[in-house]
Amino acid sequence: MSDRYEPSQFEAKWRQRWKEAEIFTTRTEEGRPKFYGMDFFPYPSGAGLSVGHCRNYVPTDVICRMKVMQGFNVLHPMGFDAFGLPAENEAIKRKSHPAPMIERYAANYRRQMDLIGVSYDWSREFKSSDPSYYKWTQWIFERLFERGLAYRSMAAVNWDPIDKTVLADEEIVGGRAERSGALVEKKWIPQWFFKITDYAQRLIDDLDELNWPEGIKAQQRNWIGRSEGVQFSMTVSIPIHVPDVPTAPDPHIDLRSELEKLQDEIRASGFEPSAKESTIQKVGQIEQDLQKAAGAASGKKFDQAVDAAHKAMGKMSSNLEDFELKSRPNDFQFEVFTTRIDTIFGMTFCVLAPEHPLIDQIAPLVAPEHEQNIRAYQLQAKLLSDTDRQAENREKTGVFTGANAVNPANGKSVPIWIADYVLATYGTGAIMAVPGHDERDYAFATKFGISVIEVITPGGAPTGELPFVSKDGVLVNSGEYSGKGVSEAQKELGDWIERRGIGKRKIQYKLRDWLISRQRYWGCPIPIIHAKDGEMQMVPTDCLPVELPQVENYEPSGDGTSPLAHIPNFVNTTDLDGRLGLRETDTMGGFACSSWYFLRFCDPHNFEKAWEKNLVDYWMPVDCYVGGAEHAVMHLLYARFWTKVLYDAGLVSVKEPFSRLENQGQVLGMTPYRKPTEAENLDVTEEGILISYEEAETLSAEEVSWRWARMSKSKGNVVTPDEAVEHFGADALRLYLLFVAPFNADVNWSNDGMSSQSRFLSRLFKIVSDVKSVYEPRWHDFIGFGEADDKSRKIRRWTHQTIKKCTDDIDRFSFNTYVSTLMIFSNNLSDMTRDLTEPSRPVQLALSEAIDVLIRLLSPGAPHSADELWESIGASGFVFNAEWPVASADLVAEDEVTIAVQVNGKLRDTFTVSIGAKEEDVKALALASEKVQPHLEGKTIRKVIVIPAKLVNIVAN
RNA sequence: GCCGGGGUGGCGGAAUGGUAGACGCGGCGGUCUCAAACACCGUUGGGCUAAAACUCGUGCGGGUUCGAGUCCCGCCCCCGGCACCA
Repeated sequence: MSDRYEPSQFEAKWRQRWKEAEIFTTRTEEGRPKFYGMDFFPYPSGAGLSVGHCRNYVPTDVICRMKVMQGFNVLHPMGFDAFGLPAENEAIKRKSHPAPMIERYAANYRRQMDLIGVSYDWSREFKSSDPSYYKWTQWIFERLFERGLAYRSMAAVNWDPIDKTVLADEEIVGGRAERSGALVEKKWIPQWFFKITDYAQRLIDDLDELNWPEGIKAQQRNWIGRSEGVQFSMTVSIPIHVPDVPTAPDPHIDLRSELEKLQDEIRASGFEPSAKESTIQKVGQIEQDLQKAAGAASGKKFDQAVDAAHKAMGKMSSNLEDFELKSRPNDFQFEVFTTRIDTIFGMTFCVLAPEHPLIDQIAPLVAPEHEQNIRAYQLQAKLLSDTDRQAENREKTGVFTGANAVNPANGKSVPIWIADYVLATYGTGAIMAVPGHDERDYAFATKFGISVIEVITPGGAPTGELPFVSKDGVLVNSGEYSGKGVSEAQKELGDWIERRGIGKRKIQYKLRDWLISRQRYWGCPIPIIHAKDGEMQMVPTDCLPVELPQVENYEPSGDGTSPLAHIPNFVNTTDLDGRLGLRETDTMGGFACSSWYFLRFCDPHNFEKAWEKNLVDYWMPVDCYVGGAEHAVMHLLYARFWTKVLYDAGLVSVKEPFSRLENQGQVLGMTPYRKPTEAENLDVTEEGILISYEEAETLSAEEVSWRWARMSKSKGNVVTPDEAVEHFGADALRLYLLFVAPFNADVNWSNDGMSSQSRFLSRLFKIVSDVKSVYEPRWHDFIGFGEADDKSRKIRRWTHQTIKKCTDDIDRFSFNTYVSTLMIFSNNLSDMTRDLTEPSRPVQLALSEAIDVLIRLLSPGAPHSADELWESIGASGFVFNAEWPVASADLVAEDEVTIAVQVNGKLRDTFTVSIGAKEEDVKALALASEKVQPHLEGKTIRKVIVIPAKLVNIVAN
């Protein structure tokens, strides 16, 4: 064996031996605990793996390898997420069929995974596109269908015009399709949904018990978006149209306010037909009053005012007549949802989403100019894309409907507006607007001159200063609720609304049902037959899978139907009763396939059923699930949902699939950009124009700006494991990936880092080679029995401290400190072994133990080197099958400790004492310290704090 | 704006409330070499120093504590996610 790390000499050899000995095959032995460690199901892309992928796979491999050595039954599987858009698009681009293409890509992935020595049990591999797998995806679909959790319905859905299919809400980011980048259009077509909303509450509640990154849990909570509030109904009133009336110059008679008073009275009458008579009388009375006033006053201007008022009155009266003939406004109601029922007295208007169904009912009844405004606004809203509508800081728009609604809390009438800042898809699509205490309503009210009422103040007295920002405090201007605190008022108003039967408390979620159907070929067919009478029938289990037909052309049609719809042999079938029927032609989105693969790994070759329950019960949940953070609200939410459904159906015994989740950081590659020339100024990102490494070479340093960007084929900045292994070796790559940064931190990749790992490994080879001549293979039989000496004690302490630290570090995913602990150990050992001549027997034994342990601890991180070293010291088999060392608490403990001496918390001296030193002695030594004395001069010692085996702090002033 | 995670040398980063900067990269000095590369050895937070001593130092301002990178309060900045969700 060489005394240097020369990967080309042995790494391939060991990989071959591992394969031949099938050491990675999952073992289940009685009486052992289990450990299920898994990486996210990758989609095999033509680009192959980058070192970024390896940053996911290597750490999982390290923890799984350690668990095996610790005596766990370990399940560490790998498979491929082969169905779905990316594969199909790639196949279309390459003018090939996705099935053989995916085969090739997956084989290449596997080759690369093997190249870096990951210990997957390949005997359990499958692809989600294997009929033997998707048969059971269909079977699970049917279990959802049976339970009413898979349904087909018309909906305005996200249509991706590039990929020519609909997509789930989770796949849309900022109005664009996450994958294709296309601006999403709304399309009104029948689609399949999974009723994930039924599980919204449980999906929130059960997050608490999961050992997941806080950020992911928060993203899921936020996506599900639970809010508690009150939903209540509002009654519509369509008031008499009042034209503008000039204000009279006589302060005693304000025409405008008289008219408004009249309106209020009309409203208060509740529009009862019987009130019409008295209302008309009142109008007459006001007319008389006005005439009197006119008589008393003089001047032409006032006469004009009265004339105008008369005209207004006339119009009012005639409108009143119309009104009774045209409508029965009591029939019109709409529901609003609010989380702030305590602000109900601050409601000064209501807003309906432009798509709200009530609008079509009231539009014909309001004054003609309002109806026109409504129609124009609705049209505008329809034409506006989602992105434009949701553009940042967009100015509020809206129109008054001409109709009013009655605030149930105080009977006051408020105008109903329509505005697109209210979303039709959330809550009831209508709100009570409280501009006093809601920013959006405030912006709207200010723009359209709607009044603002302050109903909450921090102190109890209105501040009068707009805008009112208080969210918490005491109610004012709120009738009998004035003076109450916010939470008290919320409770009482909620009770009051429920008592009156106007509405009830409600929990509202942002989450919407999971849109699962896709109008694409390369996916799992939905196993449903549409019978002639419209009935939807499940394909019986023994007829599953409904296989994808082999076809030449599978391009998406783009007309909203699946390519399968154009294949008569597929579409035409018979239903359960033997009558002609039509197959469902949509396929399931890829996320359905990846929502249960972790169950299949427990029993991957079962042809009778999806899984044997006791096998799933044994392995589940996944103890450690590792992958990127980008799946926070997609795969990770869907998989949790399916698991819960299967739990409810009694098919699995866990409510949650992944008890621990870890997200690896991204690996960023150096990416060259250049400044655009003047002609190119349009359509350039702020980084500049992406260029190739070759082009960068031809340009001067000033012309190129290098940036760190996620490795991707399109950016040309990918570093592959193949090149890294070729130049530095698989173990150097593995250790570098572990060491370079904390596991979840992003990394700026540089190949230089691997050479330092190569040096480290060479140092280990050197140490082992130096110690080999004195290595005692039976150290275990002798160590601890004879006399120890200082040197041997020191070595054994290092050894056992290293065992403890490495074990803890791997368990808590602190792989960078795991590697650095091995480095410290090896630095210490090489200092010790540099001039190794005739060691004492205790030192010989201690060094033998140290070398043995070092190799075992190294093995998860650098398995090839570990086996090579293992063999060189005459051990047999593989380190993988050896036991993980256990630290002895006695040996870990120091026999001497350094005591820090502080004066008023500042370090002044250190000294060493034996571990058992008495507190008084330590204290005396500290006080006697020469370095401490000057700092105590002229001061009185107030207190001396002694922390055993740590420090002494002298408090003096 | 809201939610989550962060802010420590030239850089990546260590540090159960107890000696800040482990380990590594880079730098500097040296050994080897005709020389360079490799490798190895030593050194390396700033200030002041010949050196020691001293002093400053974990984004900023307060606080708790004998003692704070770590805990509490108020800010600033960076990264990620969501975003007119009533």
